[in-house]
Amino acid sequence: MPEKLSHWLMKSEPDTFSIDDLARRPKQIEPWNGVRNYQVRNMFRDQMKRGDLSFFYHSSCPEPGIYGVMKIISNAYPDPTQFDPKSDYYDAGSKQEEPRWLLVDVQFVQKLDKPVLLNTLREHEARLSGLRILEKGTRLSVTPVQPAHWKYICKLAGI
DNA sequence: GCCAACGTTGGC
DNA sequence: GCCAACGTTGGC
Repeated sequence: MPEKLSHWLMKSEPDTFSIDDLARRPKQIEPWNGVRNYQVRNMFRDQMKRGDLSFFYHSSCPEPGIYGVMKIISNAYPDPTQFDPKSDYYDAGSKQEEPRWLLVDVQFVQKLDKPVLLNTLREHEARLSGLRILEKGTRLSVTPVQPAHWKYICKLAGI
């Protein structure tokens, strides 16, 4: 029996990496590197699986919100940037034999014709109660999305 | 193991 | 640029 898919929301600052950047990548694939948070690392490791779907959320920008959909196309594996002294994400404390940080590969699925902005999500709080992004102080760059919330947001997005 | 100080995130 | 909220660090 096929394992059930999970749904996610992954944030990125569009100045750093946007949904359009993902769409322009070769094969529209990108390693989601640079995550340096243990909770997210554990979600990558324990919960996220190849085949899962994720919203692409733009944060720290004039109109924060969901701008697209992508697919998780790998299970978690060590993030090579942690071993690269030239990388912003270099972690001198991480050992090759015992990598501290993981990543997954993602692939572009679609860009939304009209983004579902954070404002809009808030307007639908009643139907989206429990959505992590709406909870005060949630700074995790990756959060799970319940199937019912996923469906509802897709409806808001017109997909 | 506690907790103060510091750094980061991210909306506004 | 402000600042609330949270995570991490490090002295004890």
